[in-house]
Amino acid sequence: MVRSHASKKQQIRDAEVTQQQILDAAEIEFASSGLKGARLSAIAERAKITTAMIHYYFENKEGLYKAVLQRPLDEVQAMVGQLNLDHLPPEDALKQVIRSAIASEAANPQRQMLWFQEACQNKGLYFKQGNWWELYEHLLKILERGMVEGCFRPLDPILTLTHILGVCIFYFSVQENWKHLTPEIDRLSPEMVSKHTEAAIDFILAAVKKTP
Amino acid sequence: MVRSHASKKQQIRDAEVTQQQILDAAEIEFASSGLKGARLSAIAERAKITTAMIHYYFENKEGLYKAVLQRPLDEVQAMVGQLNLDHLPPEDALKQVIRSAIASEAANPQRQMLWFQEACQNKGLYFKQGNWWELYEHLLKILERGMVEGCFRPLDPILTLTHILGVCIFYFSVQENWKHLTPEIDRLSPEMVSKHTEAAIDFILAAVKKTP
DNA sequence: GTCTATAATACGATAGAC
DNA sequence: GTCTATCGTATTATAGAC
Repeated sequence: MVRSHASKKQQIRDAEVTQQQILDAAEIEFASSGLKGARLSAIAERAKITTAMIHYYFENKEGLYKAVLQRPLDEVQAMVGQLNLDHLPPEDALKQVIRSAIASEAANPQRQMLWFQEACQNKGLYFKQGNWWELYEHLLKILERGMVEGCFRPLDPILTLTHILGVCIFYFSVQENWKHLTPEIDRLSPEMVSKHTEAAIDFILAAVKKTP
Repeated sequence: MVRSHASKKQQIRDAEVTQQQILDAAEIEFASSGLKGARLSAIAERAKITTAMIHYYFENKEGLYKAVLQRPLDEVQAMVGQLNLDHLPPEDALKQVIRSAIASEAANPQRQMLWFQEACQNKGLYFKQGNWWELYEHLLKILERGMVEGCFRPLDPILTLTHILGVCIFYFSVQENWKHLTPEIDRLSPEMVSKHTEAAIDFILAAVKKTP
């Protein structure tokens, strides 16, 4: 990673660093405004470069958008791979999924907005192109395994997976609106996220566990 | 409601009808694209009027946006008022809330997107101005009453309300993305919505009911 | 690899005829 | 009450200097 000396006016030249700065800034802008609403000028300003650099690295707005969507998918897949969910009892695997999902949302609250924007504005066109199927199947299998082994009660796996992720993620979706209902609660503070995590585990496990 | 005769070129003149057409079209456009991403030209085209009419009735883009956000709030409040939730046992009241929330989302799938856009793009600025507190309190009271009466187990009411609505609504939020994972499932079809409703009631009640 | 300057278009908003 | 025509600015994208 070689970088030339900085001139008086120009930034330090480092293609990789510049690209990351652009991607970071773009993720925030696309998450809040979506593909149509995003402004390249806003991204450039945040990344401390010019709009010309965006076109140099990513050709155009849409190219940048696609690149932004790719990163979260890669990271989620890497994380799930490390969890070794298949070697845990279904109940423990489910708890891990809940913890990871919430921790991931808390660490990057803008990412779920990114996917919602992709859903609303773009009808999931680029979501479709990412390889989410593998992850989706992986999570379904935990539920199915739990039902077979008898620790979970009989449930529709697809609906139940939706409901479980709803419990974990909806909390973050509504935070920007609901914070005005209860200004004294900071839903993104570590304490509140921790309470949400424990309450979510409690709620979901009670919902799916077979009662003796 | 008087309407003059239609000229060759112009629309039938009826202020109320025109305003509703604009509001309907704007709701769809703002839901999918948010305040920044929405295009007045797209709204005008869908409403079959010109952008000049939008300015005539709503002054500017922001005025139209505020008017669009007001309508769902009014409707939700009217619906909840009719349910008479306070006179039902907590468990039945909760079931009614679940049914109504899901039915309402299913009837207007774009409305939750509207609030989501308000959250991410506008940081809930106009959400704040609507009177949502009353509804929020109303729902919290159902949970608190259920705990006092002993049919629900001890829970954090605020978190639990978030989790409950997450189960109901997340289903619709992800539909535009997840439909690409399971193209054979139409999540907005009456059959699937009905399955979702029953599964959600089952899931939530199991999560909150006190086990004897 | 980064910038400045600028072209080309898109968009919100207004004026004025009907 | 509705439209057409148009103004001013914002925005994407490109050309070319360094």
